[in-house]
Amino acid sequence: MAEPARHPIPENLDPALEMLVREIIERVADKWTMLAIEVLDEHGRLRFTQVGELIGGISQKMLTKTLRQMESDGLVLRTIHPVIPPRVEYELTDMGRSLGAAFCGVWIWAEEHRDRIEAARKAFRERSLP
Amino acid sequence: MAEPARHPIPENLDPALEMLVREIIERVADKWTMLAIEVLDEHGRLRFTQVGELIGGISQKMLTKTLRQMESDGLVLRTIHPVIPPRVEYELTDMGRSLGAAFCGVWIWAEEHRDRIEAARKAFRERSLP
DNA sequence: CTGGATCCTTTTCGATACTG
DNA sequence: CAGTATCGAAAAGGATCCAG
Repeated sequence: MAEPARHPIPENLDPALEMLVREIIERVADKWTMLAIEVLDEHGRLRFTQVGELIGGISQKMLTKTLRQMESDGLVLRTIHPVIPPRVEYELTDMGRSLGAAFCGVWIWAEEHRDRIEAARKAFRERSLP
Repeated sequence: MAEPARHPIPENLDPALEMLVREIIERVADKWTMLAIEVLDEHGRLRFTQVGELIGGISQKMLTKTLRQMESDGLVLRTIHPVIPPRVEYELTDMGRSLGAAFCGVWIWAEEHRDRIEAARKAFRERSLP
Protein backbone atom coordinates (compact mmCIF):
# COMPACT_ATOMS: atom_id res chain seq x y z
CA MET A 1 0.00 0.00 0.00
CA ALA A 2 2.98 2.26 0.59
CA GLU A 3 4.44 1.16 -2.72
CA PRO A 4 5.76 4.14 -4.64
CA ALA A 5 6.43 2.16 -7.81
CA ARG A 6 4.71 3.23 -11.09
CA HIS A 7 2.53 5.77 -9.41
CA PRO A 8 -0.35 7.22 -11.47
CA ILE A 9 -0.15 10.69 -10.00
CA PRO A 10 3.28 12.25 -9.68
CA GLU A 11 4.31 13.22 -6.20
CA ASN A 12 5.61 16.73 -5.83
CA LEU A 13 7.97 16.99 -2.95
CA ASP A 14 8.35 20.73 -3.33
CA PRO A 15 5.32 22.43 -1.73
CA ALA A 16 5.64 25.48 -3.97
CA LEU A 17 5.59 23.35 -7.09
CA GLU A 18 2.68 21.40 -5.71
CA MET A 19 0.75 24.62 -5.20
CA LEU A 20 1.45 25.83 -8.70
CA VAL A 21 0.29 22.58 -10.21
CA ARG A 22 -2.87 22.71 -8.17
CA GLU A 23 -3.56 26.20 -9.34
CA ILE A 24 -3.15 25.17 -12.94
CA ILE A 25 -5.39 22.18 -12.42
CA GLU A 26 -8.06 24.38 -10.91
CA ARG A 27 -7.80 26.76 -13.78
CA VAL A 28 -7.84 24.16 -16.45
CA ALA A 29 -10.46 21.96 -14.88
CA ASP A 30 -13.01 24.71 -15.32
CA LYS A 31 -16.25 23.49 -16.84
CA TRP A 32 -16.48 26.02 -19.66
CA THR A 33 -12.79 25.84 -20.45
CA MET A 34 -13.01 22.15 -21.06
CA LEU A 35 -16.04 22.49 -23.27
CA ALA A 36 -14.40 25.31 -25.21
CA ILE A 37 -11.36 23.16 -25.79
CA GLU A 38 -13.60 20.39 -27.01
CA VAL A 39 -15.44 22.45 -29.61
CA LEU A 40 -12.30 24.24 -30.80
CA ASP A 41 -10.52 20.93 -31.05
CA GLU A 42 -13.34 19.48 -33.10
CA HIS A 43 -14.07 22.43 -35.34
CA GLY A 44 -10.81 24.30 -35.65
CA ARG A 45 -10.95 28.06 -36.02
CA LEU A 46 -14.29 29.51 -34.91
CA ARG A 47 -15.92 32.89 -34.47
CA PHE A 48 -16.98 34.11 -31.06
CA THR A 49 -20.65 33.38 -31.64
CA GLN A 50 -19.95 29.99 -33.13
CA VAL A 51 -18.01 28.90 -30.06
CA GLY A 52 -20.96 29.89 -27.91
CA GLU A 53 -23.45 28.03 -30.08
CA LEU A 54 -21.39 24.86 -30.16
CA ILE A 55 -20.80 24.88 -26.44
CA GLY A 56 -24.46 25.54 -25.81
CA GLY A 57 -26.06 27.03 -22.75
CA ILE A 58 -23.25 29.47 -22.03
CA SER A 59 -23.95 33.14 -21.45
CA GLN A 60 -22.08 35.77 -23.42
CA LYS A 61 -20.45 36.96 -20.25
CA MET A 62 -19.02 33.59 -19.37
CA LEU A 63 -17.98 32.94 -22.93
CA THR A 64 -15.99 36.16 -23.01
CA LYS A 65 -14.45 35.46 -19.65
CA THR A 66 -13.54 31.90 -20.53
CA LEU A 67 -11.98 32.78 -23.87
CA ARG A 68 -10.04 35.68 -22.35
CA GLN A 69 -8.67 33.47 -19.66
CA MET A 70 -7.73 30.82 -22.16
CA GLU A 71 -6.00 33.41 -24.27
CA SER A 72 -4.16 34.69 -21.23
CA ASP A 73 -3.00 31.16 -20.43
CA GLY A 74 -1.83 30.63 -23.98
CA LEU A 75 -4.45 28.02 -24.80
CA VAL A 76 -6.15 29.90 -27.62
CA LEU A 77 -5.08 32.37 -30.26
CA ARG A 78 -7.41 35.32 -30.79
CA THR A 79 -7.47 36.96 -34.21
CA ILE A 80 -9.28 40.23 -34.75
CA HIS A 81 -10.27 41.11 -38.28
CA PRO A 82 -10.69 44.88 -38.53
CA VAL A 83 -13.89 44.80 -40.53
CA ILE A 84 -17.45 45.86 -39.96
CA PRO A 85 -19.19 44.05 -38.48
CA PRO A 86 -16.27 42.85 -36.37
CA ARG A 87 -15.01 39.34 -36.89
CA VAL A 88 -13.00 37.68 -34.15
CA GLU A 89 -11.79 34.16 -34.51
CA TYR A 90 -10.46 31.73 -31.95
CA GLU A 91 -8.33 28.68 -32.42
CA LEU A 92 -6.40 26.39 -30.12
CA THR A 93 -2.68 26.89 -29.78
CA ASP A 94 -0.39 23.88 -29.67
CA MET A 95 -0.56 24.08 -25.92
CA GLY A 96 -4.34 24.17 -26.03
CA ARG A 97 -4.43 21.09 -28.23
CA SER A 98 -2.04 19.26 -25.95
CA LEU A 99 -4.27 20.02 -23.01
CA GLY A 100 -7.20 18.63 -24.96
CA ALA A 101 -5.22 15.48 -25.55
CA ALA A 102 -4.36 15.26 -21.86
CA PHE A 103 -8.04 15.53 -21.03
CA CYS A 104 -8.93 12.86 -23.51
CA GLY A 105 -8.41 10.17 -20.92
CA VAL A 106 -10.89 11.77 -18.58
CA TRP A 107 -13.43 12.17 -21.34
CA ILE A 108 -13.19 8.55 -22.29
CA TRP A 109 -13.34 7.55 -18.67
CA ALA A 110 -16.58 9.50 -18.25
CA GLU A 111 -18.15 7.77 -21.21
CA GLU A 112 -17.02 4.36 -20.10
CA HIS A 113 -18.13 4.74 -16.49
CA ARG A 114 -21.38 6.56 -17.07
CA ASP A 115 -23.51 3.51 -16.34
CA ARG A 116 -21.56 2.47 -13.31
CA ILE A 117 -21.79 5.96 -11.84
CA GLU A 118 -25.52 6.05 -12.37
CA ALA A 119 -25.81 2.66 -10.73
CA ALA A 120 -23.67 3.76 -7.79
CA ARG A 121 -25.79 6.87 -7.31
CA LYS A 122 -28.98 4.87 -7.35
CA ALA A 123 -27.59 2.37 -4.87
CA PHE A 124 -26.44 5.21 -2.64
CA ARG A 125 -29.86 6.83 -2.68
CA GLU A 126 -31.59 3.61 -1.76
CA ARG A 127 -28.99 2.88 0.88
CA SER A 128 -29.68 6.28 2.42
CA LEU A 129 -33.43 5.86 2.65
CA PRO A 130 -35.14 4.58 5.85
CA MET B 1 -12.74 18.11 -40.43
CA ALA B 2 -15.59 15.64 -40.20
CA GLU B 3 -13.08 12.84 -39.98
CA PRO B 4 -13.86 10.50 -37.11
CA ALA B 5 -10.48 8.80 -37.31
CA ARG B 6 -8.28 8.89 -34.18
CA HIS B 7 -10.00 11.89 -32.67
CA PRO B 8 -8.64 13.08 -29.31
CA ILE B 9 -12.03 13.83 -27.86
CA PRO B 10 -14.86 11.47 -28.68
CA GLU B 11 -17.83 12.97 -30.42
CA ASN B 12 -21.16 12.14 -28.92
CA LEU B 13 -23.87 12.27 -31.50
CA ASP B 14 -26.58 11.53 -28.97
CA PRO B 15 -27.42 14.78 -27.14
CA ALA B 16 -28.60 12.94 -24.05
CA LEU B 17 -25.35 11.02 -23.85
CA GLU B 18 -23.43 14.22 -24.44
CA MET B 19 -25.22 15.85 -21.54
CA LEU B 20 -24.52 12.95 -19.22
CA VAL B 21 -20.85 12.96 -20.08
CA ARG B 22 -20.68 16.68 -19.47
CA GLU B 23 -22.31 16.26 -16.12
CA ILE B 24 -19.80 13.62 -15.16
CA ILE B 25 -16.94 15.77 -16.37
CA GLU B 26 -18.21 18.66 -14.31
CA ARG B 27 -18.49 16.44 -11.32
CA VAL B 28 -15.07 14.89 -11.50
CA ALA B 29 -13.41 18.12 -12.54
CA ASP B 30 -14.21 19.45 -9.12
CA LYS B 31 -11.16 20.84 -7.38
CA TRP B 32 -11.54 19.04 -4.08
CA THR B 33 -12.56 15.78 -5.70
CA MET B 34 -9.36 15.69 -7.68
CA LEU B 35 -7.25 16.47 -4.66
CA ALA B 36 -9.06 13.87 -2.58
CA ILE B 37 -8.40 11.27 -5.26
CA GLU B 38 -4.76 12.24 -5.25
CA VAL B 39 -4.23 11.84 -1.52
CA LEU B 40 -6.27 8.64 -1.31
CA ASP B 41 -4.38 7.25 -4.26
CA GLU B 42 -1.08 8.07 -2.64
CA HIS B 43 -1.84 7.03 0.92
CA GLY B 44 -4.44 4.30 0.61
CA ARG B 45 -7.03 4.00 3.37
CA LEU B 46 -7.32 7.17 5.44
CA ARG B 47 -9.41 8.55 8.26
CA PHE B 48 -11.65 11.55 7.74
CA THR B 49 -9.30 13.94 9.48
CA GLN B 50 -6.27 12.56 7.70
CA VAL B 51 -7.80 13.20 4.31
CA GLY B 52 -8.43 16.79 5.28
CA GLU B 53 -4.90 17.29 6.56
CA LEU B 54 -3.32 15.82 3.46
CA ILE B 55 -5.47 17.86 1.11
CA GLY B 56 -4.78 20.97 3.12
CA GLY B 57 -6.83 24.14 3.23
CA ILE B 58 -10.19 22.43 2.95
CA SER B 59 -12.95 23.19 5.41
CA GLN B 60 -14.65 20.39 7.25
CA LYS B 61 -17.87 21.19 5.49
CA MET B 62 -16.37 20.85 2.03
CA LEU B 63 -14.50 17.72 3.02
CA THR B 64 -17.70 16.06 4.15
CA LYS B 65 -19.53 17.16 1.04
CA THR B 66 -16.76 16.03 -1.28
CA LEU B 67 -16.36 12.63 0.32
CA ARG B 68 -20.11 12.06 0.40
CA GLN B 69 -20.40 12.90 -3.24
CA MET B 70 -17.51 10.64 -4.12
CA GLU B 71 -19.10 7.87 -2.14
CA SER B 72 -22.37 8.44 -3.93
CA ASP B 73 -20.62 8.23 -7.29
CA GLY B 74 -18.87 5.03 -6.29
CA LEU B 75 -15.40 6.57 -6.19
CA VAL B 76 -14.67 5.91 -2.54
CA LEU B 77 -15.61 3.24 -0.03
CA ARG B 78 -16.60 4.50 3.40
CA THR B 79 -16.08 2.23 6.37
CA ILE B 80 -17.52 3.09 9.75
CA HIS B 81 -15.98 1.44 12.77
CA PRO B 82 -18.54 1.42 15.60
CA VAL B 83 -16.14 2.47 18.30
CA ILE B 84 -15.75 5.44 20.57
CA PRO B 85 -14.43 7.80 19.48
CA PRO B 86 -15.81 7.09 16.01
CA ARG B 87 -13.39 5.95 13.35
CA VAL B 88 -14.38 6.34 9.72
CA GLU B 89 -12.04 5.35 6.96
CA TYR B 90 -12.07 6.17 3.29
CA GLU B 91 -10.39 4.39 0.42
CA LEU B 92 -10.65 4.57 -3.33
CA THR B 93 -12.72 1.98 -5.13
CA ASP B 94 -11.44 0.45 -8.35
CA MET B 95 -13.47 3.06 -10.19
CA GLY B 96 -11.92 5.82 -8.11
CA ARG B 97 -8.45 4.56 -8.88
CA SER B 98 -9.21 4.34 -12.57
CA LEU B 99 -10.39 7.94 -12.51
CA GLY B 100 -7.14 8.90 -10.85
CA ALA B 101 -5.28 7.16 -13.61
CA ALA B 102 -7.37 8.95 -16.23
CA PHE B 103 -6.49 12.26 -14.61
CA CYS B 104 -2.84 11.41 -14.56
CA GLY B 105 -2.38 12.88 -18.01
CA VAL B 106 -3.77 16.21 -16.92
CA TRP B 107 -1.59 16.25 -13.85
CA ILE B 108 1.51 15.62 -15.87
CA TRP B 109 0.43 18.20 -18.42
CA ALA B 110 0.11 20.81 -15.67
CA GLU B 111 3.59 20.10 -14.42
CA GLU B 112 5.08 20.16 -17.85
CA HIS B 113 3.38 23.36 -18.99
CA ARG B 114 3.69 25.34 -15.82
CA ASP B 115 6.45 27.55 -17.13
CA ARG B 116 4.83 28.13 -20.49
CA ILE B 117 1.55 29.14 -18.85
CA GLU B 118 3.32 31.60 -16.58
CA ALA B 119 5.12 33.05 -19.58
CA ALA B 120 1.88 33.30 -21.55
CA ARG B 121 0.18 35.10 -18.68
CA LYS B 122 3.01 37.55 -18.34
CA ALA B 123 3.01 38.25 -22.07
CA PHE B 124 -0.74 38.72 -22.02
CA ARG B 125 -0.54 41.19 -19.16
CA GLU B 126 2.12 43.25 -20.87
CA ARG B 127 0.24 43.07 -24.16
CA SER B 128 -2.84 44.47 -22.39
CA LEU B 129 -1.10 47.43 -20.82
CA PRO B 130 -1.07 50.90 -22.50
C1' DC C 1 -20.92 40.89 -34.39
C1' DT C 2 -18.05 41.31 -30.37
C1' DG C 3 -17.74 42.57 -26.44
C1' DG C 4 -17.73 45.93 -21.92
C1' DA C 5 -20.49 47.47 -17.84
C1' DT C 6 -24.10 46.95 -14.62
C1' DC C 7 -27.51 44.92 -11.74
C1' DC C 8 -29.36 41.16 -9.45
C1' DT C 9 -30.04 36.22 -8.35
C1' DT C 10 -28.05 31.91 -7.20
C1' DT C 11 -24.55 29.18 -5.48
C1' DT C 12 -20.54 28.30 -2.95
C1' DC C 13 -17.99 28.28 0.90
C1' DG C 14 -16.02 29.28 5.53
C1' DA C 15 -16.92 30.01 10.40
C1' DT C 16 -19.32 28.62 14.20
C1' DA C 17 -22.00 25.99 17.33
C1' DC C 18 -23.80 21.60 18.55
C1' DT C 19 -24.41 16.14 18.76
C1' DG C 20 -23.49 11.01 19.25
C1' DC D 1 -13.57 11.97 16.09
C1' DA D 2 -16.82 12.59 12.61
C1' DG D 3 -20.00 14.59 11.43
C1' DT D 4 -24.87 17.90 11.06
C1' DA D 5 -27.07 22.51 11.06
C1' DT D 6 -27.10 27.25 10.41
C1' DC D 7 -25.62 31.87 9.27
C1' DG D 8 -23.55 35.26 6.57
C1' DA D 9 -19.86 36.67 3.33
C1' DA D 10 -18.20 36.13 -1.12
C1' DA D 11 -18.04 34.52 -5.63
C1' DA D 12 -20.14 32.87 -9.82
C1' DG D 13 -23.26 33.44 -13.08
C1' DG D 14 -27.43 35.21 -15.92
C1' DA D 15 -29.97 39.11 -17.93
C1' DT D 16 -29.89 43.36 -19.81
C1' DC D 17 -28.28 47.54 -21.84
C1' DC D 18 -24.99 49.94 -24.45
C1' DA D 19 -20.89 50.94 -27.66
C1' DG D 20 -17.59 50.36 -31.52
